[in-house]
Amino acid sequence: MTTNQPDIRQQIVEAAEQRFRHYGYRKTTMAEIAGDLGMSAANLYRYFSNKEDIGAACVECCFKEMELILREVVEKQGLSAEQKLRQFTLTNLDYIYNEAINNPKINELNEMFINERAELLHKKKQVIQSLIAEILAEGNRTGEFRVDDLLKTSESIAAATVAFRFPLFMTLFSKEKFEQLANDVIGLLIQGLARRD
Amino acid sequence: MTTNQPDIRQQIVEAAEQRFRHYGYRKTTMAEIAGDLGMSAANLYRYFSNKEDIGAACVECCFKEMELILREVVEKQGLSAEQKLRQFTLTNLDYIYNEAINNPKINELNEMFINERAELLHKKKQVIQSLIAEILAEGNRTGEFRVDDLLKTSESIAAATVAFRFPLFMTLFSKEKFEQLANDVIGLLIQGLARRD
DNA sequence: ATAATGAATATTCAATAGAATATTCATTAT
DNA sequence: ATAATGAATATTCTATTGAATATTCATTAT
Repeated sequence: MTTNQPDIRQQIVEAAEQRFRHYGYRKTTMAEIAGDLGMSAANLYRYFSNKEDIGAACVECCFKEMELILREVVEKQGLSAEQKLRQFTLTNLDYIYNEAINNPKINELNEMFINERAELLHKKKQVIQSLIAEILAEGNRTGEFRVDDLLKTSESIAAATVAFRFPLFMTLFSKEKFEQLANDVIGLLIQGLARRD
Repeated sequence: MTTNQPDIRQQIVEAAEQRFRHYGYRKTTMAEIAGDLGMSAANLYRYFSNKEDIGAACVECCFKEMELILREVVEKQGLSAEQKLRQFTLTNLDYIYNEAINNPKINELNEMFINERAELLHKKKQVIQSLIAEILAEGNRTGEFRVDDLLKTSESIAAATVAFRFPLFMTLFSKEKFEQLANDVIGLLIQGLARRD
């Protein structure tokens, strides 16, 4: 890996993703990925230092797609901060749920790399957290919320909603039940338990 | 498996747990478990229908131990409901964290069976939830909380604190950081985000 | 120079066979 | 009867080895 042409790197990731989606990570060979792009397997090593790194790049790429969709929610006009927080969580849940069903191979790839590479889990967490922070900041601006420590609070919300972002828990309930639960958790985070008089 | 002498069943589970703790589930043989109790391997099948069921019984047994410790917190005198909710979550986190470090083999056993047997995950969830419900009910009695739907709310709190009960996430932070985070999440659940005037 | 390759080497995968272990069962002991 | 066993059978691990694949590198192309 001596070069850095982002264009070719991106092409490689896309070709690999297609293969991974259909046949899975293990059943896909470097030769196949290279073949799809009309190059030799050896040449892939000019752009990635090994197959694992291509896998990890795919995982990041998949996550970026989800990030785009979530960002749309954050930037949507005409929603209150509370509505955004709800929709953010539900959109996230929906995406994970559908991905797990429609793209099991990609889902497996994701789980594989997230269990190995802590930095991926961390990066994901950071992005989610900063999107939540944006929603909170807006809530503060509109007077809906009164959050003093944005960073701390967004981290807490990210932690409290982690169940809705992890396939592992998806087996516990139906999607509808899960959506209900997500809604309830958001409600609690917004209103709290404490008595108000 | 034709008999039901709980005494011998319990002895088997305990002998198995010792073996599993030292050598792991796979490296432990039925003959060894039986040998430790001075019986033949064949005789184990009078009490359990197979090795997996012994493993599952161990997992349940481990969980019951944790349940006892958590129940102590719930029943402790002189703590407010809020304090109990905090201590409950922190005790839980602590227990999982230490278990993961001090008994990796048992931890592995737990993860193994929880990924396979949904009913174990479900049972665990139920117990946690009902303990939380007890805390909430007390909060209602003392006027600290005003929770109308105990079941729904305890389910929400269980979901919101799941990160502090799963070894997977333990890699993300140090124990101290995690405790801080747990504290913050509980704070949010109690106070909520919404502006109060 | 950078980009790419084919051939050489290192590593991983898959099939197999033999050993170890789980499970069953006919029989014995209490 | 229930409890337990040893021996028989079924299943699951564990090496092993050849094949497939990943990775390196010396060389060629641009």
